[in-house]
Amino acid sequence: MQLKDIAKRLNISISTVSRVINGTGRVNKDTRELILKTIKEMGYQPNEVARSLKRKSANTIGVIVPDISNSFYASVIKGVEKVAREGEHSVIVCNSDEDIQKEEEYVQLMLQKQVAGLVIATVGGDPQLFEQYKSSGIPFVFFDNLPNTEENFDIVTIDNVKAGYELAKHLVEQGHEKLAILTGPQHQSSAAERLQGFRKCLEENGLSVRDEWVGVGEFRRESGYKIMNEWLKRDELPTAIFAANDFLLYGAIKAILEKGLSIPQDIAAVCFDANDETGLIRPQITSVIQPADLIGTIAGEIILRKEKNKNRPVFEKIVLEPKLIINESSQKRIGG
Amino acid sequence: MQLKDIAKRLNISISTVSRVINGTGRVNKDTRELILKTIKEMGYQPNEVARSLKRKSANTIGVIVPDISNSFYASVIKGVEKVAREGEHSVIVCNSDEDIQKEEEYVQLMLQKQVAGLVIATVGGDPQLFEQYKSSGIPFVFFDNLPNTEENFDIVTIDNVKAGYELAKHLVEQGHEKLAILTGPQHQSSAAERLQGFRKCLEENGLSVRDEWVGVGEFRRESGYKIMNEWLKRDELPTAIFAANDFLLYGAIKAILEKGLSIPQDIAAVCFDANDETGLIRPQITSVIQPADLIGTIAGEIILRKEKNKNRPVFEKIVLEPKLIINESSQKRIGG
DNA sequence: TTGAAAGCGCTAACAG
DNA sequence: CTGTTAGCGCTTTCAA
Repeated sequence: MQLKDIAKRLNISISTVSRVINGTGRVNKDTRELILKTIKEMGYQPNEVARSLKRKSANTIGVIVPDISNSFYASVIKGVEKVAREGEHSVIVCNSDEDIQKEEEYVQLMLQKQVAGLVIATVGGDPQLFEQYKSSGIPFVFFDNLPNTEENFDIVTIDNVKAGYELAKHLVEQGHEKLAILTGPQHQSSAAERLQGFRKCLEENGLSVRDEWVGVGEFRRESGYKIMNEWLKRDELPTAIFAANDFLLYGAIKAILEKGLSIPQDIAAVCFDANDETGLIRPQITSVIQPADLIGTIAGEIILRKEKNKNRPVFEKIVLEPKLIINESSQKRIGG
Repeated sequence: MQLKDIAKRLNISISTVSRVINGTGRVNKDTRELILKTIKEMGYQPNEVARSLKRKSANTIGVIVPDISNSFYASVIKGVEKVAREGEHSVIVCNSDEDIQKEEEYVQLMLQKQVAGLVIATVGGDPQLFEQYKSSGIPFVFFDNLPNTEENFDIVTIDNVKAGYELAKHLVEQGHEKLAILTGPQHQSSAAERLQGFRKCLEENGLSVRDEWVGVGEFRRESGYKIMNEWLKRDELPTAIFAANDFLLYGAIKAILEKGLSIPQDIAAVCFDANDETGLIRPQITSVIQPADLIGTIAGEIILRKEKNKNRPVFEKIVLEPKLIINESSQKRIGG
């Protein structure tokens, strides 16, 4: 079923049919209606691939995230999808699985598919990578992890240093002096900046950041579990832990509970992104919550806008305010 | 950057270049290497849209789920993506948001985009809808909810009646006689069949299914919360509740806890799909766990296979075994 | 207001 | 082994 068929049926040219479908140019009112009717009757659906080829854009927004199972990323995707839908675009989603190799491949794939733009939480750190992304000529909007490069890109993020600072400050205010941190790969800005905020806070409060309590792993449960277990083997334990994302903390908590210790009585805990969709996570986690849906929405909007404006070389860095949700996992210890 | 450019640079025809890129036909070894080298140098990327137009397929698998935030669906998507990647396909993901209207729109969109096939957890119930899907001519693989139609489709599912039966049986074996059920829209097969299994079990065990304890809502937390609150207002309470999915149960548990009751001491609880990614959900839920990743994998494979075999009219109904995970939420009451 | 025709970037006969 | 050519289904000049 294509233009040709309905044109033939009506004994008119395909360009006229095309015109009424696209609402471009003037078409006689009667023929327009006849065409519309026939289209409906025959159930014609335009071939988007052909359109895209002609248009040189696939009306599609690409999204690449490290882990679609993480509800933070799922919410971002939903946000992108919402604006995409409104703008008559669709969304291709890819999971990089925290693997820079896969990320690169998927970026290539998306480019080949002529996406209008890419929303990406990169896991890469090599500036060359971003130059390559840049040279593609289509808009890349970064969130979560920012590109390590001098090139200009659009960015939608929170202030991770500040948020890390605030989160650590909360622990300090609860009277904690022995703090440990679990964070992710240091070439990922979110991991590095959250650590930086943590450091800054401790230093300003006359506390020392103890190297043996700076645990650098991956943003996964297994990683948090492993690092925490190392710490638990030692004589001296921190009184509070700070995790750069939820999965790291969940792993750490597992280790803590297995050891027979409890939260927050023995060890208090806070983290980023612990957005409890179930409402049943115990202990309830004190956490910095990013406005995930909004991040996706804004990122999507930037891409649609740039597409309309022929990719004008204007770059925005949008900094959103996260929320600090205080919960039982960091409650002050009664007594000492 | 296109075929033309590299052909021009080398003073050869574009078809030769095309041949080496696709590895089709015989090409002189030296020219092949020269071409490969030049492609790399110039950083040529084939235009997938043009290829797709020619090929009449976009090498893409479409996936439509009701809610990408639900970890069950997220895992299915991951499964599809894995096989898609291996088969050099990509995945377009859409959220129907449990809205049949959106689902239809997205199906149309996917068809227009010439996807190779569609993996879908439909939320629709009208047979006409499925005839329409059928007439598209591309393979639809259903999971989770099955199409309400006589038409043949590929299906990857668990036996929901049986699983519902087993889950209810577990409660009965724990000594429960006053059972309530929370389920989803009855035009969705998963909701209806799980209820059916529940009924069958109670009847076989000489227990009555009390209409006032059959709560039909949507597969959302709010729905479970609302229905449970109604029940909690009455004098007589069930001693156990059975929910057709995790979100329904999470909502119900919220209501129960707010009322000052506890699980499983006052009310035991079981459900489908409570796959705890965090490991911190309390109480830990007794649940039927579907092999989500495998569902996605198999569904993706079916589509790739059909694409290869020119959509041979062979339809498979694949029934997978779920796991019943027994946890504290359904523990036997000590005493009475 | 309409139609003819060029062309989007690529693949695949077909001919040489 | 290589080049020419005809489309894939659509949009969009340009003429009529």
